[in-house]
Amino acid sequence: MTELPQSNYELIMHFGDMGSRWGFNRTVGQIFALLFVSPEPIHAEHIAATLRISRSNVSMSLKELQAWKLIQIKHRPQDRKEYFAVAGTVWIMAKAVLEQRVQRELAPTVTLLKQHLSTVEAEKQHQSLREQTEQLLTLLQWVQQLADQVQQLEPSQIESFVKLVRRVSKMLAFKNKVVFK
Amino acid sequence: MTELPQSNYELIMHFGDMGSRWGFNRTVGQIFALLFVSPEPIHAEHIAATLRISRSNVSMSLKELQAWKLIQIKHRPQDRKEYFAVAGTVWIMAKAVLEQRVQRELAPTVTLLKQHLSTVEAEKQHQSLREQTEQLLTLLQWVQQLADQVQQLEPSQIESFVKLVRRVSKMLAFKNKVVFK
DNA sequence: ATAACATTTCAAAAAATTCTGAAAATTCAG
DNA sequence: CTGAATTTTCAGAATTTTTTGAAATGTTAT
Repeated sequence: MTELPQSNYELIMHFGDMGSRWGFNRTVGQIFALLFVSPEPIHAEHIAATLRISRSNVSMSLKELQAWKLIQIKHRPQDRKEYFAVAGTVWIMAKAVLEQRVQRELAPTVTLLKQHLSTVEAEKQHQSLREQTEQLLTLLQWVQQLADQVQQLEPSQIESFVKLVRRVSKMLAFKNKVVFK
Repeated sequence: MTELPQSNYELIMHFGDMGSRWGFNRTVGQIFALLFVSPEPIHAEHIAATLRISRSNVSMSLKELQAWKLIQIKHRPQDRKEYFAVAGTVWIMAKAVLEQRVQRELAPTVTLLKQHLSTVEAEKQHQSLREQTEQLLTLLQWVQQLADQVQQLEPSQIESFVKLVRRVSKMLAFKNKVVFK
């Protein structure tokens, strides 16, 4: 129940270490990685034993992963336990992460900046602060919109999307050269 | 030296609260926000007094903001102190954040996954794990590339870029409908 | 070189976050 | 309904991260 190939172990520890940079904690990262490398859905006891963490920690971390929509619960006939597996393909999970992060990292600030700009009369601030604040808000909203667009894509379309953006970007770079050089 | 308009105060506290979600800590977020709303460059003592934090904390946090390339040091004639201001326009700072976050959040995992895939012989893993791992690596590298493209853009081009991506995305959504419905 | 001013370092304190164990709640077969 | 199996909750313990104060280091005018 506890034997893990060395290569998987490294991956799991890495996801644990990166966890906090990705917006969750060590255990959540490790559990996600464990589910990622597991060929079959596994249950909470199994996770606790493999990662040597408490059953209660597993319970809370699984809740967190569910909030991120990164895992799904599976049931087996004749078995009361809940088994867990990653939520789907890499692309499905990536979309979930994107959605959550926009929600957690951008949305609150967008709300605040909107409110800020509508509350504070323009005359009370120096010109450039107001302009910079408006630019920041605009930029954050653009990112939100881009994220929304990306969410719409089907798995089969991501590659085309990446390539098209690459072309768009090249085009703009070229325009730039022609105009300014 | 310590009086702050209420609206700026709210903004600063918000940036403090969001700090940890953005990859730095409360103080770093607050200092950045303070510099953002300050019409003039300010010095470390001023920051400490305004935010009521220790001088040493200010020193370390300013170092951190410099590592993020989010601030710049200004000098005044006849004055030994260092004055600080945000690094430039919103777009310049956004590019700095994007660069840092790709570096901190994606690069280490890309390295690990590459190494993982080249080390572990294909036969030793179940087929689908290898495929999923490859997909994850590919996706992370796409994000890196997109970030690189975006970094190249001049301020004047961002809006065109956003609009073009919007069109690209709409186009793909339409293709999808035609093919599958 | 010195002294006054300024910044940085770092060990330890404070604060925040994560983890645990015990108890409570839930689920479901009989 | 009972009780065994399983999951969840949550107060306090453990750990990690952040902040501080004191000392060290660095800088510049005289």
